[in-house]
This record gives sequence, structure tokens and C-alpha cells, in this order.
Amino acid sequence: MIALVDCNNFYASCERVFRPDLENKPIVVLSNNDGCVIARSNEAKKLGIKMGEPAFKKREVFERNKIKTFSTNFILYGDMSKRVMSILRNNSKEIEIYSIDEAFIECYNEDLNTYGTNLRKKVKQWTGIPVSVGIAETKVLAKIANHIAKKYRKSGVFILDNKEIIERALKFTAIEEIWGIGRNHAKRFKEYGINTAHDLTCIEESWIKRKFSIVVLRIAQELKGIKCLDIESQHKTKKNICTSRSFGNPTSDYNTIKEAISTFAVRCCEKLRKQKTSTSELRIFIYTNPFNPRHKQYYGTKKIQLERATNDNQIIVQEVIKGLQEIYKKGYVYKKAGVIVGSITQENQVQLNLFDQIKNREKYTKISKVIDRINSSMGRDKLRIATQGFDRKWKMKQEQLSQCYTTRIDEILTVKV
DNA sequence: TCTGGGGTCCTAGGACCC
DNA sequence: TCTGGGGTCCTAGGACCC
Repeated sequence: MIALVDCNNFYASCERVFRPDLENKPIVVLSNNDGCVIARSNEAKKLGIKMGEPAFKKREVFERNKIKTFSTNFILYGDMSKRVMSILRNNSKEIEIYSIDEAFIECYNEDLNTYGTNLRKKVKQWTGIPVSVGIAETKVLAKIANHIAKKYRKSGVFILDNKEIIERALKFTAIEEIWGIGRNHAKRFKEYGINTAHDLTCIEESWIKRKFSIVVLRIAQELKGIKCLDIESQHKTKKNICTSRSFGNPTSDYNTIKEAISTFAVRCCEKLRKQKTSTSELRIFIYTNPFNPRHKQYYGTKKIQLERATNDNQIIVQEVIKGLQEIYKKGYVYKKAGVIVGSITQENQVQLNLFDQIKNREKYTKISKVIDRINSSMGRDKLRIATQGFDRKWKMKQEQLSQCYTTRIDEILTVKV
């Protein structure tokens, strides 16, 4: 049997672990630049705060209801996630970490209710994070079980293990609540009169395949208890890597954008090196604020093909700056920029190039390794390329950032006795 | 005034090969 | 009116996920 373990209101819960005074109080966590609401505690959900709502439209509601807002603190959430996942790993046969706050695991062969309950208790006790556990035969069913556990079970555990319960659950689950059925598919299904998960299990498979796709067919089969989606415990190397940010203060200044783009490129290189891969295709983009009708709009993008795949900071930064020079236009106010790298290959399987123009590749590789080693012990960007700049004028707005309680010794929790 | 940042998979159609 | 049979690779766009 497969369990889906999902942290409840994960970001909000992380913040609350270190702020017990906020227990039972409404909290929201905002996106980068303190832009949108991306996590809400149950109390905030009850007050009608929606996912993705722009924060500035809700200021008054926040104040009136004394809702505590936080800027995103991904260092904290990432570290808390690791702790939760390591508990799950040590208490299951196999684990697929599906996202920062959820994992599919293969259960031990014991009483499932006891298993789920103990797991939940352990995670809560060891990390302070509340989780919900849904157990079933397939991933799609486990998702549904989890949803029910989270919403309707005080115990936080729900098991779909016999025909009658599964049928009841499927009749109770609206088509758009199924994992893998989004807005568009849901709308089309409803036009055909298919409104619940149970309805989807009653129609002919060839029809689903014809009218929708193999992807939707697999979901339908999973609902019937036929395993189509495996637990993927090997974490796959990424096929694309993107680093992009909205600027705290929109800017027209070329140098500021150059510094930002250089930093994004370096960030991509670090991610490439971490998974031991190289890239031969870069894309960069810069754009103005589409929400601002008073400014002229522009979306500039450039694809760069490298002659030989690499993951070295210097080579890639040079290339993205060349690209930026081509797409940068004066007179626009830029809001966002980013770098995407693709055509990713293993770094030890790079196709060589007979006409390679770049000398000293080995030297660059050595330098990158040294940079990684120094920065991993001394802190990010301690050693950097000059074009990354020093004043980070483009940096994000994060006015309500909490401490890095678990990863910085000088920000550790203080207890007053 | 202020609106996030990542990813994956599949399909259709075009261009090409023998 | 009739016009083979088999492939691959690439791209854009759509749909979905957190």
C-alpha cells in the first residue's frame, strides 16, 4: 500500500513551530517580493483569504483580523522539509519526495491505521510539523485519501482499503479535485456530464483515451485500483533549470539588470554542478510589469546555443551577458528577469567539439569547484564574478522575514527563562 | 504603489531520412 | 481517378503539478 504524507499548511506551520505565541492564530506566508499569498493557516483560510491573492489588496483584511504575515523563508522551509523527509525515509520501505511538503511512501506491512497514526505522531513530535496521511493502493487514490484525512478526519489519517469505502470516497470527490485533472479537463468532463471521480471510473477507457489522452486514462485506471504510476525513489536529474526573480524595485538600468542576470546564471550553474550535469542551451528573458497598463510593455527573450556543454560560471555568465545586450532596450521599466538552462547532459558525457574556441576549460572547471567549496562553507556568493555586482539593487522585497532558526547559529531561537 | 517561482509530460505538425 | 510504407527529430503549445 502507498501512503501520501502531506504537511498541513507547510510554510505557515514552519513559521509557527518557532512562534508558539501564534498557535491558533491566523498566519499567511507571502510569495517573493511579498507579492501574493502562498500559504495560509487554517484560521486564515476560515477568514476567506484565498491562495494566490495579491497581498496589497488584502492589507486591510490582514489588519482588521490581526493576521500575521511572513515573507517567504525558503532556507527555513527547505531545512524543515529535510527533517520531515528523513523521518519518513526511516519509517518506510521506499520513498518518493514529490515536493517540498509531500512524499509518497511504501508502507510497512503492519496495521495501517496504527502505522499512519504513529508516523504522524512522530513527525509532529520530532519537528513540530502537522501532517496528514492518506493510504491506498495507488497514488491517485492515496491523494484522495489524504485529502479526506486532511479535511474531515481529526485523526489526520484515512485509509482506502475496501471496495465500499473506495466507492463512497469516489462519489464524494468532485472531478476537479482529482490529482492530475485541472481546470480545463474538469470543464470538458462536466460538459459530458462526468462530475465525480466515480463517474470517471464508469466510462469506457477507449473513449477517455480518444477524447482526452493517455495521461487522463492512467488517472482513471489508478482510480480503479490499477497501478500505473510507480513510486519513483531515484531522484531524476532535471531536464530544465530556471532561476528568475521579480525585482523589488523595477528598473531601467542596464547594469542592474546585468548584475541580476549574471547572478541568475551563476545560480543555474550551481544547480547544474550539484546534479553533476552540464548545459548547452541557455535562454534568458527580461520583461516589464504586465499589470501596469501605464508603462510600455516589452518581453525580450533570447536563446543561446553553446558549442560545447558546460556548467562553469565564467563561460555561462559571458554568454548570457552577450544575450542580454541583444535584447535589452532602453526606455522600458523592467520588472522581472531570468535564466533557463536546457539540453542538460551528464557532465562526464559531454560531446566534445573539434573547433572549440575556448581554451583552458580545465582551469574554469577547477575554479568553479573551488568557488563551490569556499561558498558552501563561507556563505553564498562570498566568492563571485565581478559582473554579479555588490549592491544587489534588484533584490527582492522581504519585509517580514523570519529568522533562519535551524541553519544560522546567530539566528537560533532565544528562550527567555 | 504593490500581483511568485519553480517544474513535468504529451501531442500535433513539420521537416527530414530510407 | 489513381499516388508506399516505414521511421526520427524538433518545436510550439497545452495541460498539469507543487
